[in-house]
Amino acid sequence: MRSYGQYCSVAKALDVVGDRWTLLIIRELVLQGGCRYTDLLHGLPGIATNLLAVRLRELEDAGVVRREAAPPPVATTLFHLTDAGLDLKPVLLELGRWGTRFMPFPSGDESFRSHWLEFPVSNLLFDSEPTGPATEIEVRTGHDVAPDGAGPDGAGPDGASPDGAGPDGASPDDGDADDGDQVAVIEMGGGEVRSRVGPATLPDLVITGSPPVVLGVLMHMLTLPEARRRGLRTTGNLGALDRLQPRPRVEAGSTTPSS
Amino acid sequence: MRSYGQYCSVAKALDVVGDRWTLLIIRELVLQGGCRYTDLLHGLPGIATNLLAVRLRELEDAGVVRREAAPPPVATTLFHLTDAGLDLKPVLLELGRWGTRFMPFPSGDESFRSHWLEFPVSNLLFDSEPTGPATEIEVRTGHDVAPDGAGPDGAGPDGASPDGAGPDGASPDDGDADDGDQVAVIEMGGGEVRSRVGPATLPDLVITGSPPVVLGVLMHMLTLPEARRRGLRTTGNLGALDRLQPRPRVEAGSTTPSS
DNA sequence: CCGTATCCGTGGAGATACTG
DNA sequence: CAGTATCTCCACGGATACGG
Repeated sequence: MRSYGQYCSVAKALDVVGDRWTLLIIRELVLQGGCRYTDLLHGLPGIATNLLAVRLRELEDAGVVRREAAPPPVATTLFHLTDAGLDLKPVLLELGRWGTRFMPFPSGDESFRSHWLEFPVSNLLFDSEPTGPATEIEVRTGHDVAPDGAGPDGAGPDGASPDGAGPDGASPDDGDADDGDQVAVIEMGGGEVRSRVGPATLPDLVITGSPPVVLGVLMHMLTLPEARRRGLRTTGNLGALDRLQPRPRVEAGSTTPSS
Repeated sequence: MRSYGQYCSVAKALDVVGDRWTLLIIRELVLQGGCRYTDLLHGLPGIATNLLAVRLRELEDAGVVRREAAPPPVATTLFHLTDAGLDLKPVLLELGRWGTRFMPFPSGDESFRSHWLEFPVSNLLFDSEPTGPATEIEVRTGHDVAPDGAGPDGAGPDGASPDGAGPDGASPDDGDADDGDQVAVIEMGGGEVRSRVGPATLPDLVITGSPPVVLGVLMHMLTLPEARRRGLRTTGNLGALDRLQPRPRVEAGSTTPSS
């Protein structure tokens, strides 16, 4: 990136990570840890492969990314964040917090990867019942945000929702050519809220819908009836949703430290 | 900016503020409050005027910036941040904190504006003697970072010149073509550390030097003798410097709340 | 199959001149 | 003072071809 030529720490930071795609590459490495080149491509839908290669080299030169020759079994190179790279996590968290305000308004033609849930879940939610039993919510979404907000309904017509009004059938490419819907799990227990990719072993609740609807419900930006109207389907104990609550902003750094 | 097309809050945020210059424009508005167009141009050395106009319009459309017709006395338009824009301050603080690691290595051809001091000073320092008397440090720097790190005074080869250039008065008078050196004040008192642009009324200490040297001393990244070797000049009570201490990182948000 | 390099069309970035 | 207009050129995005 062309340097801003300003002796200011914000400008200096942007000289390194202000380029297009750069912070999203770092997002992937923060969320996923060591990544193969192809993992990054998959987690960054829309990026051109040459750009990814160029950015990785630039970040390596800047000391943000480390390239590691993988051990024999995998025999491929893995990309890791250096300590300096990991220090960017607070930047991503603040950006994500700020960007959440735009989530209720998807453009209708956006990609989604279930591991992106980790940011809003662990950064913006907390367990309002920290001493309660360990609980799992399985989340099923499609790979893309459907224009009309319909979720990936391949699920059976059962579920807690009164059928009818909800998912008006025509999800654009239901017969996906790719590997089908994405599954992630939100785990509550011990006062923590985490998320991970993959199916739950014994989910207390399964929610299925388009990414905006699912996220809207999780973040309490959408009421359940409203979400159902937009295609949400649920199976299991809805109390798990109430346990998740939006976390109030923790002020830190900008003002006076408390003595 | 071309949207990333990803349903992720970080990507959404970058859709709005990820463009080149955008976050620096917001930096100016955070630091200076309401700005005239020309104030912004001056605080953003290197930006093209058309880009500034375009960005301001985009930010206005995004609801980050508000354009206000000024009252009769000034009769000009002022640019303000909206509440959504002010919410970006934590992002800037984290970026600035991360970028601080690059400050010891100026490229040697960079612009400097004294109001940029506010970020490192209020975000990264604290008053180790909060009950002490109110104290002012006057900071004098040039507009640019000299390649060799010499101060704005034309750099007499000696170090700690006991010469008569006192706090009150004689502008260092380098042969600068522009409006002379910049003066800012760092104020300690009541447990707070702040900075503002302009001369001090009764400074306890005056430090003069190039921006990297001055910042190096303030942040304790440079020892005093080392700083003097690089052109720092001081007049007054050096104890004021010891009162300023780097603030340890306040963890917030990324991990479990401390219950 | 994974990672990189090359080619090309488009659009944004940057410098400058100009206007209400 | 507050922008707009115009021009050039590089960077980006996209496709595709190449090397391990």
